[in-house]
Amino acid sequence: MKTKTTLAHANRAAAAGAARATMLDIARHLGLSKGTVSLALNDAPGVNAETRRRVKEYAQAVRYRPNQLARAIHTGRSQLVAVVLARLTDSFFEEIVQGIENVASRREYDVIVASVSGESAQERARAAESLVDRLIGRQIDGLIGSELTLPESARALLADGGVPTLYLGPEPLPGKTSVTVDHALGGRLAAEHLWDLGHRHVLFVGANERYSRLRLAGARAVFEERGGAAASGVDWCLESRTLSRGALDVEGAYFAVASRLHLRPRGDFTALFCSSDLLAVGACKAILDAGLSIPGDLSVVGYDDLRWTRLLTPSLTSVHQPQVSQGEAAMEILLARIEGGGEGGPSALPGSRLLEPRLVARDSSGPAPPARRPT
Amino acid sequence: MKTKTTLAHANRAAAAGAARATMLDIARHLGLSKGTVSLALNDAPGVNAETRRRVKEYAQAVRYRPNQLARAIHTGRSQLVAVVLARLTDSFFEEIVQGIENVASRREYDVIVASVSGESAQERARAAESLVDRLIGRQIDGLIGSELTLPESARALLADGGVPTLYLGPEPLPGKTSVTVDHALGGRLAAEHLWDLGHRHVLFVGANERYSRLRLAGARAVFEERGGAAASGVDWCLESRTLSRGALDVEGAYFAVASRLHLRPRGDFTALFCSSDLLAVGACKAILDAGLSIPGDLSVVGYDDLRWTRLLTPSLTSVHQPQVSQGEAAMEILLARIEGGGEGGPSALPGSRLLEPRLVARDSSGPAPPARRPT
DNA sequence: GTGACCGTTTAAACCGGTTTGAAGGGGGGA
DNA sequence: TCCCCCCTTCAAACCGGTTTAAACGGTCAC
Repeated sequence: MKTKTTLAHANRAAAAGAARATMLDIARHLGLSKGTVSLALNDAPGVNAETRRRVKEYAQAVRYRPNQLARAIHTGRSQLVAVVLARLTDSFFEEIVQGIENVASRREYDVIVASVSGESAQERARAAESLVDRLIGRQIDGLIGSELTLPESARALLADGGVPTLYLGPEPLPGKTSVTVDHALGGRLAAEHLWDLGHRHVLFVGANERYSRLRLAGARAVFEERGGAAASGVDWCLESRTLSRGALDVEGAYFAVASRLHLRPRGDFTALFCSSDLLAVGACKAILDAGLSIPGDLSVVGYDDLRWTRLLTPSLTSVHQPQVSQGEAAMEILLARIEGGGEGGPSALPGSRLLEPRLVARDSSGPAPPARRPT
Repeated sequence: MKTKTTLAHANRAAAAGAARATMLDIARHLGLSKGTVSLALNDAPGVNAETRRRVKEYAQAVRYRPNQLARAIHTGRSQLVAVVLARLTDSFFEEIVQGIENVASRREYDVIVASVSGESAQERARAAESLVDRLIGRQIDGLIGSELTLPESARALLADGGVPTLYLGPEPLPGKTSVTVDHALGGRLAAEHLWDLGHRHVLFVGANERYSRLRLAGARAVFEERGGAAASGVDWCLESRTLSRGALDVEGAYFAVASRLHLRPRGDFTALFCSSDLLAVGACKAILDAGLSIPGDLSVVGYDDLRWTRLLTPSLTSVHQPQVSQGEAAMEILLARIEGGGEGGPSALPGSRLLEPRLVARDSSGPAPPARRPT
């Protein structure tokens, strides 16, 4: 223990050539007191202009940098926020992080990223708890997390640790400030696009989870409004058990759609609305392998608008989620909560934001083929 | 100023229900001194077992969490490392970060991510400097950055700040510990793969920058070794001015390859080796648009093996870079440097690591077509 | 009975800042 | 000349930990 820290000190000093200058060093060199130096450097009133100049000049000369840790311990604010997600490599989480970082750096905050992994749910829960413990110990000023990643226990820790927290999830949480993408609207946009192209029967490809249910509901609503109560033209296709996570989505969709295409009669849908671009990729492969053409025989609309799906052949029509904006909005709200009082109760809290997705039409969707007899 | 911090304190206290318990609180409640509590909680010797038990029990009861800031200010170690990259959303940087995070969390370190952006190089340099200043002020224990992102000025700041730093770049830095992927080997692997398929003339698609030059050199070496000095079968195609960054890579490659294909005679290459998957995507589009088939007429090999390129049609043969491993290795080395003495000079430093890429053969590469006359 | 020694606990210094109440010095007004 | 006030600076307390020298109470040996 003792030797360890001693060594560490020695290392740093050795590496730096000399120990980093502190306020006391400056004060001694100029024949001032620590307090005066602090006042001078922080542009606090009540310091002689000439003194201030000398202090700043010397500070500059010795490359003085205030120790944020020491400052933070006093003010109680670390200017650190944490972002906790399931896996960092989840395609669009990186964009959210980028958005958060954009805003944070502008305001001189730094961003800690952490992920929670583990085989079982229980394992992940314990990992999340110990992570949150560590972050609270670091005195983070706030946290942005995905609703699904942080189990109830970890959220409780955050709450009683008094850490302002913002959760990203499928839907706004009642009574809490949140930043959400309007997934029902996303479903509507996809459905309207397909309806306008003449499609009257659409196969929905998605797992039975919250995001997909919202998108499906939005799509169904459009068809009901326009087609009357008679025919709701959107079918449910995949069940959650069919799908697992990540790259497997592609395979899950492939097999689900392939088997559906081989049904006789296969149904009269002329388009597919997939709840993610990965699912759409699998679906497209299945369609092409079945000897059908896109969008000649079947149109496909994806969801997420991942950066690379425009590069597929055919390029994928998709519902774009403004992920960078989501990150930026989340950080802005979090900062408002951290800095902006808020002691006046919920009324003082900044409003939630519901972001609008938009449809990006590309080559995978086209006019519905002329009516054909079910095969 | 005054009212601000006062408010902040009030907020936090209000949000938390009560202020967070400190060592002093525990000490007072148990009729002990602060020092004893510290000793007890840290399992330091010289504390009565019963006392220790009582302290720990009460600490548990009030959810005591040591303030890492206060601890760090004394030990001089923050258990924080920073990762500084150009843009977070750069496809494989996320994997590097994931690797870093994997190792860090295991060792109870946290990771700050930051990016440097700006229009002009000068702007980016200033951004990088102020970022590094802030990070040094935070007493980060180490930093991992990309060579290209941090300008010389920022690196100098880090060096004289005594922050152990590891740079990721195209080649090992002489005299410094580094973690690098062997890009020349990557080029070799691609070239060997194509050679073995019967290709004798390959068009290299890449900008004139360090990574590409290494890959090209590796590829050329293979053809020279196998074909003799007579014919070096790898052509250089794109100049750096042709290409800009990011998604534009795709277009740049598209136009460069398209114009090359329209040349008469167009040359007798039967395969393309692209210095990135994005370039490969553009190249493929150009080839298909020219009415040629892949790999029937031309084979294409990419580089990076981005997660989604296997989903393209045809799925892309590519050189895989072990990015997660690179991140893990970088963090391990950095930790060794931070914790493991090292005062004994360079001999004590952990060794550099050169990671091996591997070729992933997919559908975009196939046997060379029978010899044809130049058109 | 006294001194040495042990295990345990305390008080205080320290880390590097911020903040504040008080003190010192100079100038102006009465 | 004296007093008051303002401007400037200082010394000290504080934040929440770690670390150490010293104190304390008790046991044991001589």
